[in-house]
Amino acid sequence: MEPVDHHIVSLVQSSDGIKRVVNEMDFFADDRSSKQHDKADDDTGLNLLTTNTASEKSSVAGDGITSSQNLKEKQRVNQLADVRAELDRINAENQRLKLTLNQVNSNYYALQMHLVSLTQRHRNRIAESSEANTQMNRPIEEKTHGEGMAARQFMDLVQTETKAENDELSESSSEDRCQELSGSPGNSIVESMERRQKNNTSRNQREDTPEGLPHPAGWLSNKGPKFNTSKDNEQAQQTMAMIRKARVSVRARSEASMISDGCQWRKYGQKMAKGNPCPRAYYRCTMATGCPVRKQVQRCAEDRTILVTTYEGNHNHPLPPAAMAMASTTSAAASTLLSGSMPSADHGIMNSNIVPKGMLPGSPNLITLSASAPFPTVTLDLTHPPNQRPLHQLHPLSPNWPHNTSLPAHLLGHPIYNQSKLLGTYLSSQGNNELSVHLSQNQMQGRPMVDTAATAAAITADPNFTAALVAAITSIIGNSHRDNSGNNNSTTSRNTGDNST
DNA sequence: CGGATTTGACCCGCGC
DNA sequence: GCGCGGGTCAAATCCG
Repeated sequence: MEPVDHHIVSLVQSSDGIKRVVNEMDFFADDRSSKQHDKADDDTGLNLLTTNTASEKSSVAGDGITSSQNLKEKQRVNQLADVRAELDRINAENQRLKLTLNQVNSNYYALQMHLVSLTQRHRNRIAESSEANTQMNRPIEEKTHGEGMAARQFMDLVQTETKAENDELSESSSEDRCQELSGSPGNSIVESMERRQKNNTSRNQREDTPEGLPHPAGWLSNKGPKFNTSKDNEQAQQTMAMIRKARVSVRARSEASMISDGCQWRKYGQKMAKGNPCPRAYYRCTMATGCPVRKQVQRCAEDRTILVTTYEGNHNHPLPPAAMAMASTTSAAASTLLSGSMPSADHGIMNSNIVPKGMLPGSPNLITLSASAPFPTVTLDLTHPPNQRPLHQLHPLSPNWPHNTSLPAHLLGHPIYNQSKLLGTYLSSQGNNELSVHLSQNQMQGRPMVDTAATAAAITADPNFTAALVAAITSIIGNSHRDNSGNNNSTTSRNTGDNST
């Protein structure tokens, strides 16, 4: 009954004088209006009644043009208030749905990454068992190639490590396993080796004593091949350095000084890098004491809106859900470089650019091979919106698609696993250390990247990403293998590395 | 006051 | 051997 009473009062007031009615209409003009707005919002019955009795008002209070106009304006204001209230409600609901969606996406991709990691480990185990058989027949020929032997040793180390973790029998890796299972899928190989390496090299490197040198043979003695010569040790040290230095670089557009990836970072340095007026910042993960993960953040010299974040190392602690997707993506890429992907001939030692930048038709920057990168690096470029990406030009069905028949169709359907395998294939065949792949980015078009974790996970699950990766890698393999005795085994990762000379 | 950031110094690898 | 550049350390400083 209160709305009705209020409405009657309003009518009486409207007939009393203009001023009173104007005050009621002036909802948003000043501070006073807010209270009245609240009153109108709180009392929705009033609005409904007002609307319903509009004709009544015009007939009952139709003793003047002014009051009639006032009533109409009041009616419009009420409707406006209704619309605004509805808009607010919808916006709030929209935000809530967005949050829910992000959360679901994050959880979904984290689970997907974990599944991919487990699948890859399963494959590694299978490959390792077959590798063990072939390895029995191989040592003599490998001794004829020093560099190849080092790479072979590296592969053996990786696989041995993988086996140890998979079998869950190694005492020394129990901690690694635990940590991996608790939060860092896909990291096991790099993580465990890196921590062992770090124990030997973190501070001793500066002391420059024989004891300070890493001792790969020491912890390898029980698992991997023996390093009997100083040359072997040196090669093993180089290999270990590469393991430690494997990197994943993410290029993303962001106005912020650092993209949010779910982890906590502490800045420990900043340097002016040559060739870039923007300083490079060095961060270290502080989510756990002793976490070896570091990252470098630097703006692109050509485009200051692009933020280049380079991750190095693997977390030794459980990750929050927000960080899981990003960490899984980057570590999957990093482990791709190292698990079954190391080239045998030059195993990452940079030589000439086999495939120069921009070699792919219609995709000038799809593939970047850098001879300057001192460490194995995978660069994920998240800066290209879908309408600018060269992806469609390399779609498997397009005329530019290289080696159509060499790639099974199912390879395009699996997001990470195949990316990893194909990356491994490519790197094995090329011996190049840096591969830059421009990814599709449906989700992030037209806005700065803030939630990189979710985005990275999303794009890696994007079939277009897979297609781009497959296209790029297959193209490279196809081009290089024309000069490489036609041994094009592009869908198997480890054997390709063995085949190179 | 404790943690984070800044910044100059130092170390190390690499090329000449 | 020397210089250069990248990476890291650690004291000083800032900030909540």
